Amino acid sequence: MAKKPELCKVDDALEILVGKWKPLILLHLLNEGTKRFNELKRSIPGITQKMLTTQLRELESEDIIKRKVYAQVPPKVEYSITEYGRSLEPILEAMHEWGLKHTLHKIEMAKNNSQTADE
Amino acid sequence: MAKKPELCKVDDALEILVGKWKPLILLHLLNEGTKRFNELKRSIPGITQKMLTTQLRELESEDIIKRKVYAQVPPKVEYSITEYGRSLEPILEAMHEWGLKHTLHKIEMAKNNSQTADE
DNA sequence: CGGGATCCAGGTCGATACTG
DNA sequence: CAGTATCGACCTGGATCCCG
Repeated sequence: MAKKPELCKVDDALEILVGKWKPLILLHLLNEGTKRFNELKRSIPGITQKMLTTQLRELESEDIIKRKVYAQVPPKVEYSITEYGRSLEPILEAMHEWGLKHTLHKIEMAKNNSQTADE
Repeated sequence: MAKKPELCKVDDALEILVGKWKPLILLHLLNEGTKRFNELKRSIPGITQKMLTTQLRELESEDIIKRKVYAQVPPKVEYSITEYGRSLEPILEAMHEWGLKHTLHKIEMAKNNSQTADE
C-alpha cells in the first residue's frame, strides 16, 4: 500500500471500471473474445443501445477495448479487448472473488444481528 | 474469470469502494490504524464533515470499518479497519498499481496521438 | 445494423448553518 | 468534538425517436 495518500491512484483505476455495465461488458469481451454490437446487446439483458454505445466509447477512449468498423452495408462493428485492457483481468477476478465472499459475509452478519435482536 | 456473467460479483465489490472519498479513507485507516473523526478530516483535504460522516457510515454498515464511541465530554469517536475490511487491501493495492501504470499509459497514448495528428 | 439526439428522473456531492 | 439538517448543482443512466 502506498504510504502517500496524495499519490493514491486507486481512483484512476476505479474511473475505468465504474459504470453500470462496464464490468459486464468487459467480462463478455474477456471470456468470449471479439463480439459485434448487437451480440453484446443480446448478451447483456436490460442494457439499452444508448448505454451500450456510451460505455463502449468510454472504454475505447481509455484504450481498454478496440472498435473495428467494416465498411459495408449493413454496417458491421466488432469490439474486442486490447492487450492493455487485458491487464485489468486480475483486478476484475479479485473483485469477483471478494464479491462472492462478501455475499456470504452479509448473510453471516444478518444472522448475528437477528440473534442479537432476539435477546 | 467467472464463466457465467449472470453470476458476476464485481459490482458488489465496486459498490463498497465507490464513493468519492472511500479509497482515501480506507488508505488512511489501513496505513495508520485507529483514527479519530477530526484526525481523518484533517488528513483528507477538501472533504466536508457531511461527506466524511456519510462515507464512514456506509463503510461501517458493510462491516469494513469499526466505529467506537467513548461516552465522555467532549465526544471522542475512533474509527479503524475491521479484520474483514482488511481483506480489501490486496484489491486496493492492485488498483493502485494499475492506476500508476495507467497514468504512464495515458502519456504514451497522448504522444502517439499527437504524432499521428502531425502527419 | 449500429448508432446519434433529446429529454427527463433520480442520486451524489458540496456549501452552509445548526446542535448535544 | 462529532456530528445532523437543508438546499441546490451536477452527473449518470433510462426512455424515446430519428438516421445513414
